[in-house]
Formats: sequence, C-alpha cells, structure tokens
Amino acid sequence: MSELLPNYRIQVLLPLPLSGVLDYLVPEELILREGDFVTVPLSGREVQGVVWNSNPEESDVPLDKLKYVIRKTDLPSLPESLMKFISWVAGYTLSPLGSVLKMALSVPRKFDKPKKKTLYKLASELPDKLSPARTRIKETAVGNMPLTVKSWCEIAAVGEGVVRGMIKAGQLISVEVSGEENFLKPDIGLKRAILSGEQSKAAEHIVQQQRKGIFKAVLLEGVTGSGKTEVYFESIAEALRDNVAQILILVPEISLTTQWLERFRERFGAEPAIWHSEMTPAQRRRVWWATIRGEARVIVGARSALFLPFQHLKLVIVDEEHSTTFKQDEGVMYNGRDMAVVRAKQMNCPVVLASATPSLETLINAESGKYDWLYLGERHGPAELPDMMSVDLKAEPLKHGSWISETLRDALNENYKNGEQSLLYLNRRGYAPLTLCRSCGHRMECPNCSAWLVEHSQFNRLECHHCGFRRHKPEICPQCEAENSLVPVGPGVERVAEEIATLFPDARLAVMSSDEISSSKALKRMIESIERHEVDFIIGTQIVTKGYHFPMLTLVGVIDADLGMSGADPRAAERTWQQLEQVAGRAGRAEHAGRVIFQTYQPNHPVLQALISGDKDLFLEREAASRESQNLPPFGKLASLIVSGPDKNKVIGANKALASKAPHSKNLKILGPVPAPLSYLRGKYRYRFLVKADVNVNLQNEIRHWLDQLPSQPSVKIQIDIDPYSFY
DNA sequence: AGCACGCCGACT
DNA sequence: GTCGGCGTGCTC
Repeated sequence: MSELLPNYRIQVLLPLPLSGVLDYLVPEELILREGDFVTVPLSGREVQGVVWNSNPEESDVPLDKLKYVIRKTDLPSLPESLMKFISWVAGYTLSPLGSVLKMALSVPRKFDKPKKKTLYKLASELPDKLSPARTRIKETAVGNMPLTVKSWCEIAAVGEGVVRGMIKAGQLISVEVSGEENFLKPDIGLKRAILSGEQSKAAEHIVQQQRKGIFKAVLLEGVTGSGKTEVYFESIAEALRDNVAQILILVPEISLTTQWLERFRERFGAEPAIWHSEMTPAQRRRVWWATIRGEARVIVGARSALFLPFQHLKLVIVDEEHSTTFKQDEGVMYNGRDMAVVRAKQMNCPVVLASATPSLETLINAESGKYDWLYLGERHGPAELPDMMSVDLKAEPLKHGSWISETLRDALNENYKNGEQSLLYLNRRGYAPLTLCRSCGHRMECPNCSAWLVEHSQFNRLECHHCGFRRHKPEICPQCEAENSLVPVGPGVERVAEEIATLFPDARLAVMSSDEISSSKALKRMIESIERHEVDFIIGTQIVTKGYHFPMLTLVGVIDADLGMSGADPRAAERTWQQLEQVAGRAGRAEHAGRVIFQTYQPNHPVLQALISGDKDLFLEREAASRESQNLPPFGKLASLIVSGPDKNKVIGANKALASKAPHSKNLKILGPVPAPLSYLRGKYRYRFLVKADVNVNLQNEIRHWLDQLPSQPSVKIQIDIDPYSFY
C-alpha cells in the first residue's frame, strides 16, 4: 500500500450503458473504498458513479489519459451484496454492467436526505366522552400507529379541524420522524391469525429455514383461499424478532394491492415500505434511504425492489410466483422471480415462492427436491370449489355479432335474477381487435407496426396496442373510399359489455381493463363499488385475475377460452391454464358456491380438460413431458435475439453476418433468422434468432463469443433475451 | 446517457 | 457563403 500515493488508480462504474468500469486517479487527501459514491469528470461533465474496484491489478489505460475523482459523495456506500448482485445480473442477462447499475440507482436526487415529518399518535389516556368525530378517530386507530394529519382525515373520514383540535387538546401526540420511520417497527404480536394445523406447519417450516440463516428455496403452494398470506405473514412476524432483519416481499403489480396492504396493516399495525415504478421521486428517496439505513424492515415491491440496498436481508417472499409480470422484457431483461432466488442465495437467506398455480419451472424444482415443497390442501373457510363446464361453440354456434352463447346467457340470466354478481372474462381491450372494409377487404393497420388497429368505442378511435399510435375512426375506407363500409370484427371487452347491456337493459355494468382503470384510486373505487354490490356484471381483461375477493360473485363466463393458446410461445398452454384457473378462482367466495363456463372451439384441449376435471397434475405432467421432449425450459436453455433497425436491408445484412458465424454443436442449436411475429414495430424491422441449448451449456458465454466476432453497427440493434417470456 | 464531431439542405 | 439537421462514436 506504500506506493499508492498520488497516482492511486481506482475503477469506477457509471450508471451509463457502458459494459465496463472507467479508471480514475484519486487525489491524495481522499480515501475511497469499494461501494463509495463518487463524482467524476466524464467528457466535460460531472457524473455520479460507484467505486467498483479500489485496487485494480492492471489496466491498459495509460496514466496520462486518467482524470482525477472530483469528490466523494456524501452517501452511505453501496452494500457489497448489492454490487455482487448487480454484477451477477449483468452477466446473466448479457446487459452492460452500467445499465444494471443505472437500474439499481434509479432514485432521483438520492443525495437529498428525506425531510423531517410530523406524525400524530393517539394519546394513551383519552377522556371518556368524545365527540362523534373524535370517537371515529379513536376507533379507526390501529395499534399505536402514528399517522400524518392527512391520513387521519382520510381513514376516519373527518375534517382537518377535528384532527387539529385533538392535537391542541393533547388527545393526539406528535411524533417527529426523519421521514422514513413511519412505516417502521411493525408490531409482531398484534392480531395473530389463527392458523390451521397445516398452515402452522408450513409457517414453522419457513421459520426454521429462516433461523438457520442459509439459502433455501421453498415453494408454498395452495389454492386460492387456502391462506398462503397468513402463512407467510407469520414467517415475517417471526423473522422480525431479529431486530435488524429486513424482509422483501415481491409482488406482481404493486398498484393493484390495496386489499393486500390493508391486510398487512391489520396484521402488523404498520405500513410496510412500498416500492414500485409509479412512485413519486420523494417517495422513492424515502424508501431508498430507509432501506440503506436498515430502518425499513418490511419492503413490498415490484421486481425492481430487488435492487434496493438491503443491509440485512433475512427473508424473501415472491407472491404469485407464476406471474409473467415478473419478467422485464425491455432494457435489462431479467425475471424478478429467478433473480429473487439468486438474491436470496447471495444473502444466505430463504426465499419463499408462493402461488395457487405455480409455474412449471418451480414445480419441477420442487419435485426434484431442489426446492422444499409446502402444500396447503384445504380450502380455508366454508367456500366450495366452483363447478366448471365448457360450451362447445362448434356444437352451439354463436349468432352473428354475438359473443355469448345461449348456455352462458341462460346462466347469466339466472344469476342476475337471483341478485348475484357475474364476471365475463375476455383478455382483450377495446371494442374490436380488427376493423375491415366490407367492400375492398382493407384492414386498418398501424403505420409503424405490423399490427391491426384496435377500435376503442369510447372516443370513436383506432389504437395500436404496441406503439401507442391512435387515430380517429375514418368515415370512409382509406383504400377504396367506400362510405360506411368499415366494420368491426371480433370482440373486445367493450363489445361484450355492449351485448350485456342489450341483453340486460337494467343491469349495472363495470368494465375492468387498463383503459377504464387509469390510477390505483380509480381501481380502488371500482373494487369498492363491486364489493358493495353496486354492480351486477363485471366485464374484464386479465386485470381481474389479480386476486381480489368479491364475495357476491358466483358466476364466471370465459368468452374465449382458446385465446392465447396458439403461437410460438412454449409457455402458451401453461399461461392460459394459469390465467383461466385464476379467473375461475374468482367464482364462489364466502358462502356462495360458484360456477364457471368456458366458451371454446376446442373442448378437448388438454388445458380445458385439466381445468374441468380438476386433474391439474395430469396436465402439468403432459406439459412437462412435451417441454422435455423439445428441450425447452426448464429442461433446456432458451434465448432469443431480436435484430432490429429502421433500414430493412441493413437488418437483413446483419442477419446474414450473424447466421454465418452462428455456433452449432450437439448441445446448442440456433434457429433463424425469421421475421419476428411483429416484423415491424415502432418503425423498425425485426428479425429473430432462437438459441436452444442443453442445461449444461454456458449459454451466455456462447452468445457473447458469437456476437464478439461481428463488428457492432449502430443502425442495427441486437437485443438478447435470456429465457424469454415474450415472443413478439 | 450526453456531447462533440461531421457531412449535406434552406437561409441571413 | 453559414446555421443546423441528426447519424456515428467516445467517454477513463
């Protein structure tokens, strides 16, 4: 260390799409360690980076090229465990290291420390006699949780004057927190759920793993309503007995979990820290700081929460582990579920994968004994499993312009007459997926993509669901100029809603799709209205599969059970099964028995057979066998390469160059290039290669070597997706 | 990601 | 003759 004086060299990783680190010199007076945040010069500007290597062995960058670190940033340094995770993810996804760092640091102005905040909690002694408004405050208080003035107003539905009055009277006591402490200190003893024998056994198992402080993956499988949440809540409560333990709960869509958060609040009397993409910069900063300081104990977040700077991560839970929304399919393409397992492994803590319909990958791992397997078989409470049947649309054809078969219509009618709720499921937004000219056959297509424009009747316009292009629905055909010749073809949720409105003119409808639900507030309002039974028919896209409890819902009609069954996606059947199983799980809550009707042209399809017979094991066995025979995940490795660019000839040229250098062996096959299913997207031509390999092949190395043989061309982009879930 | 460098169209 | 379009390439 004696010779490190003025020319002491370090390597800094910058949050830019650079694949490596940059070398800098350290001014004499500075002491820098790995993980420290630094400000460095980069082509004339100042950039924030992280010291990645404080003692590089060698480097080919000549000394005279190096610039000096400007200063050390006043931030807690990045935990070593996070640096390790970032490196791992970059290597696995074949993304530039700097891009992964950027993702991990997507905290605007993180150097601003969060502001102080004043919260108020209920005084321990209150007068016996309180005004009605003040009594409401007293009664809505959960545990001893301090809240902001605004939150008190919201939860007790009182005016601000009431709260201020109570503060003045000493009935609410102020608590100063540095901004992130108000979701801390969950009360582990509060409101313990009463667990069934099976549930407590499962919880106990997780707790034991957690106490051992070693990595272990546990599959927690249980049908909807079997009480998985209670099980992992108990494990969380136990893990929190360790006074510094941090717990991460990964959920598919945080904005859709108001009901979940209420349960958490009831159980722990505190808010968990929440992390998702739609947070304001101030909220992000608060959670990031609370996490790096170790003050946030329970963090609930979408997949990007994996990149928070945990200090003492002691348990990871992945809720709805089968959900495909864990897969990020742009930028750094990683699967949150798989990376959660890696993160837990690196942190030496257990990871719990919870689902009613586990993914095949996870089931195979559980079967082979690689993961522990906990099964909750009883359906908790009095609810019965729904009664399922399919309607063969070949035997019972739909009338022209109608999407509801007679059988389904009769069932809906009966349910409606009985004053119960029905759900119609169709995973297709808008009014109609295709608009066609009756006189010349012209199809309304997106100018930027090879895709049809979807009619949205609300504003009488046509939209591209891939690039966001929209236009007014024209009066005349743009090709043959015929008048009134454009007709909608096929149904979307809006069109099904229209049919329901015609069939049941007095019924109250709610359409649930991302078009109707712009914010989590709008969603909450809609859910509450359904819970209060202000709605008779719900027509929804896959947004309804996300695990809400609608106690009055007793009939589910699946408009098109075949949708999504075909295509290049090897997981299509599994995904359809999961989606339909989840939708079917909405029927029959509480004391009402439920019914599910699937409309299909393929009543003998294994997916439907499995759902109706309830023999999901047989289906999964067949699905596993089929994937094994094709050497597809999880039995083989798969990667997709999308070659794209605005100049079609350049893209084709790049394809040829790639194909000529493609490695081939007994263990690795490269298929393609073929035009991608969306062969033109956002103004770019797209071709796809698929790389299939045996599990023992180092897929990343093979691909890296392959691409390294070719010069990079800025006008042609190559996107690598390891273990792809999206096949567009 | 920025930012500069560089080579072709409409302007004072 | 220049201003400026954004294609291309580099940043220690």
